[in-house]
Amino acid sequence: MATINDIAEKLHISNATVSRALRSSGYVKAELKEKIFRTAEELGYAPNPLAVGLRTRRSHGISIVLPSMNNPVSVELLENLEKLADRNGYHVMISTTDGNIETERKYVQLLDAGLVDGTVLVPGPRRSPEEEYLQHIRKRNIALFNRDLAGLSLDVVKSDAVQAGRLAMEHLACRGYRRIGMILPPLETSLAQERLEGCQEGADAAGIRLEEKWMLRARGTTPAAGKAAADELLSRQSRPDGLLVLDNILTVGVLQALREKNLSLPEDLGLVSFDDIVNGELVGAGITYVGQPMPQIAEALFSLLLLRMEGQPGMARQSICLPVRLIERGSTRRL
Amino acid sequence: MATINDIAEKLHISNATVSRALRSSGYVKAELKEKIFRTAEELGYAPNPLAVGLRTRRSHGISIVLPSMNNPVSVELLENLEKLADRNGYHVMISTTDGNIETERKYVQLLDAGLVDGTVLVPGPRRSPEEEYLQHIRKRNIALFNRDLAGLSLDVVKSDAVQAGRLAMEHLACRGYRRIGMILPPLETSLAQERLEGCQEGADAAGIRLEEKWMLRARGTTPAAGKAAADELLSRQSRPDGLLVLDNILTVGVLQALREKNLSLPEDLGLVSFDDIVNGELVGAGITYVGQPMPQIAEALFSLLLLRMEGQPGMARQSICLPVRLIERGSTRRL
DNA sequence: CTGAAAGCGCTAACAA
DNA sequence: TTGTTAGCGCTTTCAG
Repeated sequence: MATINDIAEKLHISNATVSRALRSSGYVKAELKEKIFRTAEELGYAPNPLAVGLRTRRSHGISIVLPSMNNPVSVELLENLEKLADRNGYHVMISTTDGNIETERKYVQLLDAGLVDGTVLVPGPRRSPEEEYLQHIRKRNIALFNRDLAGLSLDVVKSDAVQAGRLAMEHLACRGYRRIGMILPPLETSLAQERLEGCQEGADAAGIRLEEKWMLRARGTTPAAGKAAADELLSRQSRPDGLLVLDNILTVGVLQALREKNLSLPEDLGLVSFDDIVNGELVGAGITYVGQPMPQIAEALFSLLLLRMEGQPGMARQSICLPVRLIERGSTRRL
Repeated sequence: MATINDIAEKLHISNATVSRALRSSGYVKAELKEKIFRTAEELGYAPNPLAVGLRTRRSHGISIVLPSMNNPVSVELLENLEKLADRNGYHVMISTTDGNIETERKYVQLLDAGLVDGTVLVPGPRRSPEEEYLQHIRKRNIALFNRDLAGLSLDVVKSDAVQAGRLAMEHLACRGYRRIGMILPPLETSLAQERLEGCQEGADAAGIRLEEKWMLRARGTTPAAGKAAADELLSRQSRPDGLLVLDNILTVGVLQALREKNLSLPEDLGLVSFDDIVNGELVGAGITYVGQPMPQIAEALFSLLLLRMEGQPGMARQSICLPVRLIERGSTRRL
């Protein structure tokens, strides 16, 4: 590749002048400037991002670090962030951690290493506070999605998980469901806990008593785990008439279970999923769900990052919470 | 961040020695080496990838450039590649082009700029040969997925699209379907063309005549386009009894159309999709499809790239074609 | 308005 | 076995 030195040499000028011209920083005579641009074109010049980055300490890259991409929500996040990044002159690095905190740390550290200028992080579950490596990351250009990590002073953008729980429960309640069952993910994340909290609030408000025996905790966040939980719940003699599934990946498994047992929605059971499943409108009569505003979430995450990367330093930590919406489809009965 | 110079200074040795020790290249006394590692640890040293890259011309990054992520096949590709990359010490940059060739060029050029060492490219449609920028890319560490770009001498990994067509058609034929309809994507890519070719072969072999009137070209590769095409096809007085949908995104739209028209699979129509749709097993009686071996494809793509990036130069261009499989679910009738 | 020079952090000849 | 030196490509004072 041609370098600015090649251009300088060819034009018998100094590389400093070339640099100034190409970046329109500092003075350089219009005439010369044009000549420089022409030869740059001729030689097929493109700046070396590594050199620029080394010198300026800005890489114009962001990274997205998340547990996995097997969730449509993650993919949507990714898609939206990528578009925003591109539009703002940033490229994006992506890394999946599979819930492994060591991997997570490895990639978040690339921030300090200078490979990227900012990071959108969806933290995996923490087993103990000691594992928390984030406090040792110097560069604080990190925005978290949907997880609150206490006392870390990082920007957070989340959707209102408590509201989501309330909405879902209210919906079941006002559709006449009274015996409510729940399939829960492992409650390791604040997200899951808040959803549950919201459900409880909603139940209280509607005068519904949630039976412990109908609240099943899945062993993991996989379709298989969801199916296992649903299998158990649905093989009981006494069954709920409405079901809340607090994680869309679990929902997939629950639907498999229902299909095997020849139960249909909403005839045999009402169901509300937290987050949509892909093609949810095509499954049975359509899956009713509480959905997050992913484009807005991505926008908020990126703006915060951008402020940290390009704005004033010392900006106070921000926490943004966006409202969710219940999308009614056919898995709950109509009024 | 601490640098090797900080370590060198603290230990009153030269940075070269530190470098050698840390990278275990060249000689350095075991004792000293250990001391170096200890202080590196103490100081929280991490190498600056930009500096390393600038010096060595190796970034240890690959990029994945594709039209979009709204296809589960793309996402699977991404997931698999990311795992392979991580396992081999590479990080991955992702960019979606939205079919825009300028964007595509911009990101592929990062190869020459040195930001990444290799690129997996899913080219968008080309309107004319003049737009073909790829010949001007100097660094040939590019592996294409499922698109053959003639005369470019780039590695290609594809699944056998012709076989896919044959399999799908044979399946319909041997299930007794005779009046075969097809929903086609715009035939801008070799992939679509080869699938169609395979269908024709399969039809010939089975003694089925494909009626032009039942072959509809969708205007785009979106669910909406698929729905529109299906709407038109299915509102005819004379209808096919078996339907081949040559693109899974179109399949989603076709299924919407069927649902609106209250047609069910396989009672009213047999359907085979090219590539699965997400949660395809949950839609109706399940969607029968011809699927690509994405993990193997990703592996092949990454190995080729790795050979180019780390192996001997001058390796001849490779073209790998992997077999597809038909997965029978419920959208075609059983024997 | 332009150039000389220093240096970002690291590696790699070469010398000692 | 270690150090010296040069330089990857670029930006940025500082002088002129």
